Amino acid sequence: MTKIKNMEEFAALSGISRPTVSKYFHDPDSVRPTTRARIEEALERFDYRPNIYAVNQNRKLTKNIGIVVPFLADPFFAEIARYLEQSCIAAGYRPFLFSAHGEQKLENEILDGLQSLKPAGVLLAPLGRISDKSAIEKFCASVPTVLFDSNLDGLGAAFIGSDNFSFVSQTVQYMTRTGEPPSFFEMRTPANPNANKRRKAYVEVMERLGFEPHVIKIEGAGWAFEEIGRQGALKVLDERKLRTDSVLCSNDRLAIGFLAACFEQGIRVGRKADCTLRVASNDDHPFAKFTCPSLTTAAHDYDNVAARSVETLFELIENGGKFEKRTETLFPARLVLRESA
Amino acid sequence: MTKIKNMEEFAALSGISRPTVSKYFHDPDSVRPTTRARIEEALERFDYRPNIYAVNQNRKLTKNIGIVVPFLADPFFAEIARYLEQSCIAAGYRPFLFSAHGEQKLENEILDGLQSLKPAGVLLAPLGRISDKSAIEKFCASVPTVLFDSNLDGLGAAFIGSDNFSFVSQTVQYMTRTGEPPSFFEMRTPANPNANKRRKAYVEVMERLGFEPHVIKIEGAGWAFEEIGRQGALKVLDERKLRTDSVLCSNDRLAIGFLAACFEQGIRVGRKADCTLRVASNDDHPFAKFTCPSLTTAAHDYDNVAARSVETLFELIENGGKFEKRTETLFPARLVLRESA
DNA sequence: ATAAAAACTTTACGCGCGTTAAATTTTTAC
DNA sequence: GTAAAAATTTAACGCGCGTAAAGTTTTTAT
Repeated sequence: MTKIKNMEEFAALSGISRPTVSKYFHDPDSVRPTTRARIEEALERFDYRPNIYAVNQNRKLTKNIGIVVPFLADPFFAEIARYLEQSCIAAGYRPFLFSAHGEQKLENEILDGLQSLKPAGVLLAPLGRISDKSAIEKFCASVPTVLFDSNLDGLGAAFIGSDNFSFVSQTVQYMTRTGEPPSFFEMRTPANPNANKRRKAYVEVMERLGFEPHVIKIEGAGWAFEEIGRQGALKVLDERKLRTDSVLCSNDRLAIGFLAACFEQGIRVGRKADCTLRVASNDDHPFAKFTCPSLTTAAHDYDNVAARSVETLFELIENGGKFEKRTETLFPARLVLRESA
Repeated sequence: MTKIKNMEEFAALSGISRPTVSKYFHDPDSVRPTTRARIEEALERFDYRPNIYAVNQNRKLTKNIGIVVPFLADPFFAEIARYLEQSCIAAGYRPFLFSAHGEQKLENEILDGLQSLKPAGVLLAPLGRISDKSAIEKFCASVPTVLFDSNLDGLGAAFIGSDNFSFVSQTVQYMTRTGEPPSFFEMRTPANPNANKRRKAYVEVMERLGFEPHVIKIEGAGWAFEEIGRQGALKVLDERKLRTDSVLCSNDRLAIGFLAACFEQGIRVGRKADCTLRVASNDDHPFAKFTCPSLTTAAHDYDNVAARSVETLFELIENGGKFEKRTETLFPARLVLRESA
């Protein structure tokens, strides 16, 4: 089998002129069926593919799409990334996945490197509070970007995420309806803006229902939420700071730590008769089904968030990288009843 | 601020000739300190960066490195990917992360796409049993590749992973020493070759210790190990197939499911007096600390596996992409005692 | 069958940068 | 201070492909 060096050579071997072959690779449907057949036949025999560097050198718009998440070791983001990747591939794009691993510096470096990739667009779930807003703003100015999961005011051409109010309102109402109104368990300085929205929603819903809100703030920084939740829970349990027999955690990863702490302390969690505590949470983390007891939680509408994110990005790209108006799309949560509350 | 279009323009603005600027970007130390200073000064003022597509078009070897894992939603791989990425960046390379998401088709497509990226090298953790061996072989022939985590006989220039015998031997010996010898709990058709090595190691160690091995094989396909483990455990517990009060799971994700099933059935797991079952496992999954009870397991030497993998890849690259002899490096496990056994 | 439309071929230039050779300048060494 | 060495400049070509213009062939429509 001859080793093909470039399109010139391949064109010769396939008996088609190079410009037509070039056209074919840009869009196979743009050439006559017979020509297409001849090219594809040659393609089978010779295994040639255009040099992507030469291809992208001229085009100002590549077929690359950047996907940036704040913390890939969180299976939530891994799952959503998977969906986003697949959608991009299905649409004929090339996704490149990056994780900021919880660090601002890395997030900036990723955006920096992404620019030279000249992507057609970027799907960005920012770190949140610790994001370098001005760096992101600069980036968004030069690359069509859709934010998802975590909103930063005014940044990006659009935002797609989950409706935090819907999450908390459902969990609070459920717990109240079936028992005591819950306390709210969260980190004092949460990394993610969703956390703040959830606290506010909790307070609002509680007041609306005529109950006094009770927010428990625990210490801890970084992205090791499970351990932070566990330590916080141990402290809270030890100091008997729980005013109610039901707790709503800001997110599932904290709840996983909370449940571990309860188990260690021999506290039975759940809605059965012999249980002394009920714990619910938000997110429907992939592992929430396997906690002990399994975690009652409000589930993200993964599919819709992911699908709408890519849809929006494609619209943005087709629209030349600009929308007239920045839109924010929020999907409601779905309550998932399990054993913990 | 003027918008710089190309190196020509930037060179003019910095007062240095283009070939010298080009040289600088290839290696900043290859130019005189005074020239370097002038370039870097201009760099501050004008924010120019070479067009990577034009740069890579000529070079047969880019600074790209591909990292391919079988299943990124498994935090184990997310963690190791993080380490690999950082090492690559530190060494001046550009890592690109891909996940096969458990699918052979995707793995092949990734390798396909990777080839056109012309990476300097690739770190590949293959799917294992369901990998397309011939596709990987073809890929390795044209791209310097180091396999890690999951070995495929003879493929890639080297393999770095964990010593499965060390894992199982430590867990079996520990359980035997402190109680009954364990049964071995695994999937009937495991996706990963490590699983087979672990079973063999289990049998060997048990026989060496003078005990009769007892392997429990459960049904289930795919990468949803937790659910497979849970279902399998429920079945095993229901049918009372457990011959001993101690169980060694092939891997932590199965164990997570196993523990969830035990909890559901009200079976107390651990080494305390009131416990009827002990469960240990292998991997030290990031969540193993938060299971209920926390999971006794044999930990991968993450750091060494990751560090040696990149080291080996860099050696391979410097060596022109070929080693005289394929090497296999295995790191032993470290027993992590927690509450479950 | 014939004209118009569509697709293709030929030719040629440009993209941004790597790289080389020869000429020139700067630095180093004694 | 001078010669040799090292670095830089100038000029020019090539990489693989996109793309445009002009001419030719094939297809479509009547």
